[in-house]
Amino acid sequence: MKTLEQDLSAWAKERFSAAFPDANLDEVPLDVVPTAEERFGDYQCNAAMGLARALKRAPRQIAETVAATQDPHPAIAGMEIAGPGFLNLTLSNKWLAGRLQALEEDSRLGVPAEGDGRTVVLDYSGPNVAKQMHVGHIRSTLIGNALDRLHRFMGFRVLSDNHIGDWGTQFGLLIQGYRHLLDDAAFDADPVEELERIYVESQQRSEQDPDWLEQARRELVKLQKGDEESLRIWRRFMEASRTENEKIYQRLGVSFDLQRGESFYNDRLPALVERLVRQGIAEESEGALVVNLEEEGLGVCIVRKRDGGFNYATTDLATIESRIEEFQPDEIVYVTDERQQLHFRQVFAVARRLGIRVGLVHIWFGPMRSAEGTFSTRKGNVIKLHRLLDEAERRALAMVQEASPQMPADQQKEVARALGIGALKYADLCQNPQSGVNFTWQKALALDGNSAPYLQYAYARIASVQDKYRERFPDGDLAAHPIVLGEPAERRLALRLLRFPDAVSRACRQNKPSILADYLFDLAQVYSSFYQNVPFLQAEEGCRESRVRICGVTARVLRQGLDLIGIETPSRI
RNA sequence: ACCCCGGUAGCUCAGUUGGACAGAGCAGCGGAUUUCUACUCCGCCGGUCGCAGGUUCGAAUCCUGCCCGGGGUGCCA
Repeated sequence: MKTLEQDLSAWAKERFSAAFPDANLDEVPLDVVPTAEERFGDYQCNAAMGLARALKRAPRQIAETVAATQDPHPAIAGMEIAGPGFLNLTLSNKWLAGRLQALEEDSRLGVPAEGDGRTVVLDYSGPNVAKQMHVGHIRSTLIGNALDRLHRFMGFRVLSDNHIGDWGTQFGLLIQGYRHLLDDAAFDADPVEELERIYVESQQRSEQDPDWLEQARRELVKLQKGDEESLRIWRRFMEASRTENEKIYQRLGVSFDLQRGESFYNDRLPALVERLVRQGIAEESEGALVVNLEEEGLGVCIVRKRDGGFNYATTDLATIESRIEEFQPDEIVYVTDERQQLHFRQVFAVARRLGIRVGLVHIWFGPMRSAEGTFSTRKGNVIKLHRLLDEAERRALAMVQEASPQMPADQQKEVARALGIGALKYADLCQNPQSGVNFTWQKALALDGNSAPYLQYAYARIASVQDKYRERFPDGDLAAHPIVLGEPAERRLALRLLRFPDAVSRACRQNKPSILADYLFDLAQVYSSFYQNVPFLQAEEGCRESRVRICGVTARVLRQGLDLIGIETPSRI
């Protein structure tokens, strides 16, 4: 099923081609888009202005040629040329109502399955072992998970992979610290908290005490050589972290198909580097093995360090190869912060030289900052993720208790969980991923205005309307009455609902959950206005059923849309 | 020094890839409820789109230069 924009755009393109058969129209955008303002109609096509030069004709004249067409699209009730050559389209109420009913009948709410079974590996979240998840991890996790949900819904075969940082130089310091600084009781009580403490202390000590540093190096070498005792300790770290992270993921409603750490690819590294050398891709420089990417303006990419160790570029290349062998993806998508842009550009460039043809995409997002600047463990201003979630739920609970004092306590808690976590997620996802986030508690946990609870509230009101309808009109038969669009607010709402497929499709194509969030907020606003100003349960039979049906479609769109960005919709608030 | 982002209302941000007089939320001010959940709705106030040029029918959007902020730039990830 085509989206409404696609449908109208295809029509426009066909009309322009028919009117100007000799012109090359491939270069010019002929899209039909929603109008900037209601008074210009419902949809508009701006192609005439763009074509004026190529066709050497006045834009208004070009627009007229199309407007005068004898076979208008069945949706179009009126066409008008405005300004320099805008072609403004007004759609027929009857057609809109029919289309809305088609959306209502469709389990996918009109969203095309553009993924068409293609496979995408989605790499996101990726916390480090032995460190607690903090605000710095939230963006990759939330944006990644939203893209995960969007792609699945769009018909892609998605393999989400949590590429955990479970290998690297920090383990020397950690094991050294574990052997000498561990407080057993503290470790039993909260293993990751204790590991984090050990790590910080061990690192501080290594900066002042060369012997300590040297011992840590030896611990790292032992681990890398596969020493059983070292591996045993390492596995304890892994398990503790995994248990701790799992709690967070569960609270966030995030799950992965795979959770493979960097260590999973260790065995592949020597052979990969050997191949890079043999194929003349990598060369020796200052004792290390590097791939020179100066030509592409990407500097050099180190694939083996002077000490013989491998680094993350190597691991990422091996990971790509492994994923290709196992899953034959069409695309591999990484969701990380902006600081890794150069890294991924280098890795992708080296992959190309290795003959890897799979689509490689780095979706990066801006940094999370606090009022004092960046969050960092050194400054001691990091906000632990579990604390952030607790706080979100706590604030939401206060709100629910005030608004619904009659609600049973356990339900209040459950609703508060959905609202609090939803608010937190939405605060992040409603923003363009690429802009940075200045973290404030107030913004992260906002419960009014452009926030998840506003959308959830709109949903809950509809659920209530539907209950009341069944209660008051037990014999009412919604299907027996067609959707009719009369009131302006009603028509406006219908137009918004019909944009849902375009919003989902665009959000997925552009890897921007914010596009969908933005759409949903707009929809909720239009609905709230409708709700406030148009009576429905008090309306006459027929009109009443039509409006309750429109409410029903709105509820489904809100629910589906919010689900696609990982936000729950309780039916009572 | 070079590279990548960003700079839009008092604050936080959109702006469908070049379209109509620049849009939301919050904050501020003023209204609306014997009614389907007021966590709502309606209205008002508020902008030299960092600055200066350029491209064209048309620029917040593209190009050049400059200013400010963030990030990155060979052995951390």
